[in-house]
Amino acid sequence: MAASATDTATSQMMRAQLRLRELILSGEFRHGDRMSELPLVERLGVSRTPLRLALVKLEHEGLLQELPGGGYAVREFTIHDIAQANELRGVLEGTAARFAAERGTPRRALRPMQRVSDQIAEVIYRADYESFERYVALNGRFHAELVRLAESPFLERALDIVTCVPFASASSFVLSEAELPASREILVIAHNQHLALIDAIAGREGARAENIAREHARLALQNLQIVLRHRGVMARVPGHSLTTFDVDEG
Amino acid sequence: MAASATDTATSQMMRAQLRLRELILSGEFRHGDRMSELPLVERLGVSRTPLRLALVKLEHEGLLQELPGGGYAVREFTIHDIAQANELRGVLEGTAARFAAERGTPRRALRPMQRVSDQIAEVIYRADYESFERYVALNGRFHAELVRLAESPFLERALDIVTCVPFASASSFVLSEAELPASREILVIAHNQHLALIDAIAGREGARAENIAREHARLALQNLQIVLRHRGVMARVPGHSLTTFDVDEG
DNA sequence: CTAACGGAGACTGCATGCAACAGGTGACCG
DNA sequence: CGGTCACCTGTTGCATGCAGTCTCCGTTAG
Repeated sequence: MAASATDTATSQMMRAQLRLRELILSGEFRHGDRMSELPLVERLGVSRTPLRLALVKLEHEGLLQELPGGGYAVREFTIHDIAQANELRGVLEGTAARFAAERGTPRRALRPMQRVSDQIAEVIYRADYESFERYVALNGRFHAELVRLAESPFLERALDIVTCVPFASASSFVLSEAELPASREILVIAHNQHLALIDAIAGREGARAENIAREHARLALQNLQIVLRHRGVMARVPGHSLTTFDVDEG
Repeated sequence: MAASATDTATSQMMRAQLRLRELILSGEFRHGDRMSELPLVERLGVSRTPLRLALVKLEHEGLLQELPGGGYAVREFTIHDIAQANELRGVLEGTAARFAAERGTPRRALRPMQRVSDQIAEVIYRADYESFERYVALNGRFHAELVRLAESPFLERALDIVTCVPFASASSFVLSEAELPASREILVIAHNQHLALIDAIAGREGARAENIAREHARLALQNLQIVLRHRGVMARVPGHSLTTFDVDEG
């Protein structure tokens, strides 16, 4: 109960939403499973009312889908969905970068982003697992900073929808790759793109910033390809159980 | 109560959501107004439980914002928000067009879109109000068709968030412009862009399709500039009361 | 042996009661 | 006369009871 997401001082609905999302992505349920309320009430320790609100929110996020007869079920994610969600993330983050560049974000406002980037530079050359964890956190901060610079609440909202899709968030696979050889190279490439992104925004090069961010997002798909070849690693990726990778048909 | 959105045979929550959105956009509330539940219960004829669910959904959509002390208030939309939401719509519809083009959408699948476009061609040269109404409906169908072609549920979801912003939807101002001289020209331009869009998708020209759709969305912003110079017209645009057009500062 | 019908169980959607919290107002004290 | 404290009202968040509906299984008739 220390560093968990189960922080009190928040509403029951929030607790239910966070915990339920965590449960779903951790593979506790199979896709298509009905999310019956009463079992969840027992499990999450909240009443039906806030649980129901959380279900509505998760449905809106796209993790759940409404059933015809009422109620919700865990949504299924095909490789096609994931690819498009990830591409969409690139589009949105690219737009954020373009907005920031076109507005003429002053150097001063770019300082936090630069600082995160510097910290990333320190960890990508270490091979220990702790450094990977630290990278994930820093990478998340970098992307959050990018969205903040766009100053567009709707963009932020749209990104919320996309990034909760399993495998489509910024650093989905990094942790799982800690043991794979290709991982460090990818981190180096990603860091280089971060630097280019900062440079483009500072130079008010909107189109360049947009394209860099798009390409940057596609790294996650490259990672997916890599991880798919190592099923053992795959099993530890959050949300893997929600996906159907029918690669044989393609 | 005949052709209203208050169709029964749907859940109370749906009814509350639709009716409430309608109320908000019709200017029934000022931005910043607290959406107290009990008065709304009386007004909408639904109980607190489904009303509350509708509030959560509308907050997620962005029409409402959470208050620090709990509860919700009508969100305010600045000209800045609207411009960015509209630009974002262009980005997303552009992505939809690109997806459709890159996938190689067959001619046959483009047929419905083509048909809508043909119907639009018939109405844009008439000046009566009924034709404008018909145009709005057809234009909506055209854009819905475009999103359908993308076959990306998350893209659809992201667009839902953007298009519910007042003035950022595809044909926000058309009806209000029925009486303005510039209106017909804009319809002609829009129709031409529709044709180009179909051509680009059919020819698998992804980048072209994306750029056309982006520019196409910017027409709505041009419309906003025009309408802003005619306050009398402005007052009849749905959602106008939620906005603050402090143009003097810019 | 199969198919259809009836009943029971479960689940959801909805309504309402209760408690806690915030905000505002009035009275009292300095 | 001003400031502060206490009370009161309004509102939200939560819990739970109730009714409608859907499904599944068992039984019975053909």
